[in-house]
Amino acid sequence: MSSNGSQEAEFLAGYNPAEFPPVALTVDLVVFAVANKELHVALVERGGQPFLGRLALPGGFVGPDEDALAAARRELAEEAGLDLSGHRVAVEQLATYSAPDRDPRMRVVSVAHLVLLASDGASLPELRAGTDAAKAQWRPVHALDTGALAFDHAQILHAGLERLAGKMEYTTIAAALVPEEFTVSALRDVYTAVWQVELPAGNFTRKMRACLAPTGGKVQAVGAPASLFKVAGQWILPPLNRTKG
Amino acid sequence: MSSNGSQEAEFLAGYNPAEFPPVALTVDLVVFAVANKELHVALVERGGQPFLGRLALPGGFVGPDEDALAAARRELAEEAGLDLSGHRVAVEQLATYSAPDRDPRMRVVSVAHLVLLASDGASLPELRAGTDAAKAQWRPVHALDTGALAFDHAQILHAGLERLAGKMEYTTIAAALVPEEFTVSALRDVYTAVWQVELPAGNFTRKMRACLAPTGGKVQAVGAPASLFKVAGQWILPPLNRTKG
DNA sequence: TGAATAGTGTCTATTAGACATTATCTC
DNA sequence: GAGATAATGTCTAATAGACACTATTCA
Repeated sequence: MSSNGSQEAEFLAGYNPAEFPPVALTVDLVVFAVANKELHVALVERGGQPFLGRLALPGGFVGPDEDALAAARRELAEEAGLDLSGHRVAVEQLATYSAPDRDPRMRVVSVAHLVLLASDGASLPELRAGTDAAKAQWRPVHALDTGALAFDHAQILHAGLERLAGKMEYTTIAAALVPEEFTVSALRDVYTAVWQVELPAGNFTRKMRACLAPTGGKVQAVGAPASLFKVAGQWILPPLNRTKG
Repeated sequence: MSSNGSQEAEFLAGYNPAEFPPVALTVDLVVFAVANKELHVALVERGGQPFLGRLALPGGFVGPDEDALAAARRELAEEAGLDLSGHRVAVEQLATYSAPDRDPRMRVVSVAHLVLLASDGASLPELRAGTDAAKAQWRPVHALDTGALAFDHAQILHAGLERLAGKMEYTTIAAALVPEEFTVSALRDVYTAVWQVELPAGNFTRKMRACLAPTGGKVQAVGAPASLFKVAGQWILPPLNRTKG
């Protein structure tokens, strides 16, 4: 029923801002890192209503000249206070949350992102105080009371965890949580942290070898020296099995 | 550095609509159905600038009282003219496209959805003329010149196809493209249509049986009578392989 | 009768999973 | 030396993939 005799484009011909009001667009970040075989997520404490004092995912508004991915990277520095130049960072879009009442004050549609930070497995990336007031803090994911999170962030966190755990079955995404050069056991620790399962070391090494390339380097700890590897392929074929050992 | 002494919430304390202008929120639909072992996508012809006369994905604005999924279902009826009550429909969120210049006229952020319509394999669901001017039409996906699509819809279509093809490896999502009760060969035709590969019938049947349940019914065509099945499980374990036969 | 299809059976190469073994290092 | 770890080797049960075979139907 569009009567578009003007040069007004068809796509916007039926656009009535009163009928379809614009929305505030934000990003929410599910930032993961591994330390001590435990998966941690970066959270900020809310300084105002609603959900005063509750923990929330870091996030912020999308600017007029950036897409959601760029906003996620910017907020990673501003909200979580992360030195992007000093860390290996992997960001991918997770899902968009658009329930009309997800923020009680106004309509806010949020594009959630999954952020993976590389760490040495012993310490977590430092979250410096950024430009925003609330400093981010690391919390162990599997010990977290997700019901206490603000807004629909428990749902978003769950989606992020499930995305990570699922993709670890058939891709080398776990390598985004360790340095560029890593030992097989460091990679296995990531699986242990995310899946909450101890994988047999021997079989894990044999299976992973297909998508890893040795760098020639060695690392000394207790026990035999471990070889360093880089990622050589994106896919784990056939996939690992999360449910079995 | 927020000085929030008022009851103004922290989350919106830094919200400056001039700095972070609201965006128009839309949904774009990648609607798939299978007929004659070919995968088809529903497209609409644009009636105005820009991209006048070019094909585009159906879509529309998200209303103030609905989330993106609800908007997708509504637009499915309005824009594609689909009788939702008369078809099995599966809708899932695909990804959000937010490049600032993806629409040359104004900022439009679109939450793309993947829509799967069940069909008998011979005919496509009828796309009646809906409330919108342009009637949707079916186009075979693999013969389509995606470069001719409007906006970033080629990218969205590609993402939809890849999502579908990928999930068909490890889930029974292909069953969303056939009636509730179906033969194994009808399901295999879906795989042929999407993956563009002929799967060996015998092995396919044996493998699929694990996640299907016979309904007791039989169907007669040429050849031996085929049993009817329903989906009994969400997962294909271990996954099918898209690259090999 | 012949062609087409459904469903099952068979065989083999592969490999996941379990477990053992050897080598190398720290304490 | 004791303990821990890395990396490889071994064995078996399971199965993917290839293919044959039988039964059942339509033309």
